[in-house]
Amino acid sequence: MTSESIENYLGAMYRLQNEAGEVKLNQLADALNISGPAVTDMLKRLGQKDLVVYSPYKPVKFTSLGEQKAMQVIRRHRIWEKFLFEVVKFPWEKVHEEAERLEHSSSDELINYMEAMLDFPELDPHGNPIPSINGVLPRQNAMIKLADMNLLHSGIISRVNEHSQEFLMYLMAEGITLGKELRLIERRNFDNTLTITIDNQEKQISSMTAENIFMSNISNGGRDGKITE
Amino acid sequence: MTSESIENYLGAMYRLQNEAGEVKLNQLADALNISGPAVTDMLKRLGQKDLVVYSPYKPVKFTSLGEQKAMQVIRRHRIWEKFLFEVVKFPWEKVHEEAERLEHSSSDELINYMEAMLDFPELDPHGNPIPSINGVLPRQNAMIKLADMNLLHSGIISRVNEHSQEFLMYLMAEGITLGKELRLIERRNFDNTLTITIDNQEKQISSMTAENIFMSNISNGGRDGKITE
DNA sequence: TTATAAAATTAAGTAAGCTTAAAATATGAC
DNA sequence: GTCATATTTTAAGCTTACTTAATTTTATAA
Ligand SMILES: [Mn+2]
Ligand SMILES: [Mn+2]
Ligand SMILES: [Mn+2]
Ligand SMILES: [Mn+2]
Repeated sequence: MTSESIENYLGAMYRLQNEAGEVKLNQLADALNISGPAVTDMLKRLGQKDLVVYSPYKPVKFTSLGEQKAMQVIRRHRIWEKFLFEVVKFPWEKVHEEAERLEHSSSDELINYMEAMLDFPELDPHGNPIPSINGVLPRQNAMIKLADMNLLHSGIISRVNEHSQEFLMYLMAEGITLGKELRLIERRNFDNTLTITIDNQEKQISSMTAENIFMSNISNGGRDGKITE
Repeated sequence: MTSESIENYLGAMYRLQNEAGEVKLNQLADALNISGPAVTDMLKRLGQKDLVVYSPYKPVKFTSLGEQKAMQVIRRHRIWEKFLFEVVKFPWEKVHEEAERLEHSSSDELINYMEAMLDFPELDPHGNPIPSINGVLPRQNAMIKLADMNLLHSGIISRVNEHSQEFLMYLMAEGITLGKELRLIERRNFDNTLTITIDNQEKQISSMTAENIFMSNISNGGRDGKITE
């Protein structure tokens, strides 16, 4: 009914939807690393299966059936990531890639077993929320991009929005990991490079990096614990 | 390089090779639940990839490359089965089906992680040997089919050769599980139905069932521990 | 050995999911 | 509003992995 390819389209659509609010075919092609015509082609087919609403030259939308299916793909992906990380002790930077394939090859029953074994986790190892079996997302803390944080504010690193091995290994090497506190010291004007402190060390962070790190529990100045976001 | 479909051909070929000594296209079609022409078609392609030696109207054979690849598929399958059974506590009768898909979707690195976590098991939950990372099978106890056992001999149930849920659930319901001792009491002549004792109970076993159960540590009569097979 | 049955192949066709090249449409800078 | 650019679609074609129907080859048994 839904092939591996279709599931990847649905998953990518879901992520784009979440980031950009709408899904342009171009971005889909980019995310899936395939040509534009292939995307048009597939979306027409997804339209026929009532998974998306496709009309020419317009951003594509989920039907409610499609959104449900997408949620299930996301759920399987994130439970696999959590499972590989917590149970198998597979390296943090590699679980995404592995889950990208396993998400298509496991029964719902197996996913539910793993979820129970993990005691129904709310977050995957990158800080993304895990939909329940009914497709409901757990309530999340308010978050803002590190790139958008105000000067001299601090917060907790809570999510990364890019799962490439290279990026994640860079973060680990720099000690920029989930759960740590981080304070924004300075923003260089012409290229938005940030200076931060983490573990009492100053570090420079490129704007691209800062675009992919999300912070929660923002507090102004860091003198007290007042939460402003 | 090797698609899911190709891997299933290689896996099925391996099993047939092991059971029957040679692989007829017909049997492959049967095992994979596809038509004869599809098998001919694929085997020609596998020939071009130097995975098998194909010549028309003859049983097909592995090349050494093909055998290696098949071994790796078998290895992934059996490690998954063992992992699901031991770690996830997934039901015995369902691990085969799940592994049949997962075997195509996991990196070698993940397989090796799971294998280490399981402390390098030699057998999967159905009693099949697990090839090492180098494709070497562990030494196995001598086994014979329950169907071929001599009257009044007993032995240990050590392997089942059919992994369908229906069959495995039947065995569990009857208490016929790996590791138990079983003695052959009687063989009815006209249909080879067997009478056995297991757990001090008499049971009737169809010949088809007996064809799919393998015994080790055969001892004659059961009076003493002398091993004859 | 010859008829019959079983096994395998050839032929023709299909659907999914891709590709590149060319054409159409939309966007957005001035 | 026009024009250049970016986005999307159409067109044509390819590979993989299947199907059924018809034919050929091999195996078996009287
Ligand atoms: Mn991921
Ligand atoms: Mn995927
Ligand atoms: Mn199995
Ligand atoms: Mn398989």
